Amino acid sequence: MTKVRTRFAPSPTGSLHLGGVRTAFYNWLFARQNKGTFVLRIEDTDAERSTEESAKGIIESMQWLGLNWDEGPFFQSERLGIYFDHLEKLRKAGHIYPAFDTQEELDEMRAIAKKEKRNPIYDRRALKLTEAEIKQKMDAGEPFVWRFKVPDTEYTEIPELLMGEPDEHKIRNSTIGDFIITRPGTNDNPGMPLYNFACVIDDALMDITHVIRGMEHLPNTPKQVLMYKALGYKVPQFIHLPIIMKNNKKMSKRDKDYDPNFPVSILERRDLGYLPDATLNFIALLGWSHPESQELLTPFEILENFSVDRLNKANPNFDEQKYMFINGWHVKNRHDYELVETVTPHLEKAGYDLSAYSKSDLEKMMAMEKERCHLLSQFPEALKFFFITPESYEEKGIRKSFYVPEADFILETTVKMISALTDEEMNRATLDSKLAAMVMDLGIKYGIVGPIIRLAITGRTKTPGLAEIIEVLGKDETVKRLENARAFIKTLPPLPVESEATA
RNA sequence: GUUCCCAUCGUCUAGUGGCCUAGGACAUCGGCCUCUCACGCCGGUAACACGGGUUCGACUCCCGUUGGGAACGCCA
Repeated sequence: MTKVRTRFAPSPTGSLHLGGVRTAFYNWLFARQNKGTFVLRIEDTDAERSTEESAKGIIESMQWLGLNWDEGPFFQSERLGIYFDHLEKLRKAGHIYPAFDTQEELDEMRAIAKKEKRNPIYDRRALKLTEAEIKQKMDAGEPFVWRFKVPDTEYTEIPELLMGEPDEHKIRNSTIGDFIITRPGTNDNPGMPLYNFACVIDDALMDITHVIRGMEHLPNTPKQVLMYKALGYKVPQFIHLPIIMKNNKKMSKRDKDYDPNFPVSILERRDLGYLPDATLNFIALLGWSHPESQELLTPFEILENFSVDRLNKANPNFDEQKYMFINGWHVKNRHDYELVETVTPHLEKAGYDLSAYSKSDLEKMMAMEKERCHLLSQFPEALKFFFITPESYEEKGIRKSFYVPEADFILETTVKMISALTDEEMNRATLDSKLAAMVMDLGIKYGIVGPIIRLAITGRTKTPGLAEIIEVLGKDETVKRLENARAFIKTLPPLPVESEATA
């Protein structure tokens, strides 16, 4: 049994998007699981659209996701000699022929085909050219492309593992048409190889055993199989994955209702605070399911359980809410110290000064908020009150808590209690019991006291627990804020009558 | 239009002829927990596209209809 070899072969014409991540991940999984080899190849034969920046972005994305490759990255632009050698081989064997048709002529042919409700396949007019005619045109420097002569055998069989009939997929050759394998060029200045050509040569030469890619490539596959055969190479197994949709449409950044809050670019997702493990977890579930129906998985658990026969054939829809939920789960299950590292850039980006807090303080903040934040980018807002002393208070909270007649007295009592604490007592557990005892003494319900203190020290009505906050905030800052709030309450105008009326 | 692919709750899915009165997850709606929020826990609503076969028996197999998707590039 030959060793499994898979590859991910993106074109560097933009950022790696979520659909590409799925393809890359499945290839990676399949290789890793079979103790095989995973190859990264950059398909940059389209000089017009390919950019170095995109290639870098793709590599960065793969690294960020942890999808490590064993060979590559190979760049097709550096392998042109190989393709031209193969072109020569095909030419000598009579598998290809030059075509001098202009773009306009081809457009016209397609228009006619459409009008006649036919599949627009090439009519082989260039095949009628005599040797002499061809030579004359070539010598004159007329640009031409190379077309592959599709054999007249009735069917081409695709070894497809997922789609269609089990293990077999037949396409009628009459529906294929002689496809172009190079861009236009002349004898002196040959045209660049095209996808269906370069891809086959590379997959063959790189000994790829399983080609796992999106369904949109299924119609290319018979052409490629024909190419393998013409070249005398072994045809690999194909696995065509269903296309990831969004609102039942192909997910794309060219989409009309594309929402920048939900980017398709994986690097943009990263900047928004999505975690690589969560991304892989969510993406894996788009078309694959765990044998025991578990859904919250680490990459390792996915690897342990992945199998091609649990792949789904129908196009899945990309569900942002589930992605967010899964991300939240992964955030929640990260160690606080890891979170400090990944969240710190987000806090700095928000302009916060972290110097007032120790590493352990920051870890405590993570512990406080990680069950609330589904995205890393939500931490700055959630943690804002630790870095910025509140200058105003939530309107709703003021009405509900600061207008309580005992509010000032409660805050005063709290100030006294906190001030009397030793440094050793400034910990969560002690603060908890001290607060409870104070509430008991006050004889007022915690449900009233708590919100008043909360609002005073954070300016908000919804936060983590009071003891945790005070512990991290420290004695001085807490007291300062409590006094601020007392001063604020004194400036409060009498409760407007209308608020009663509107209630 | 042509060729190809697909079809279970709103969404992702389990299901490979009897275990299905169709299971789980997200979302949603109730409730519990609680100093708030969140987390967590408990519970509810919600699906086999339709029509024919095959079979003792069909969500599962076959055919058709309908619906959805992809490709039809001198892009990949």
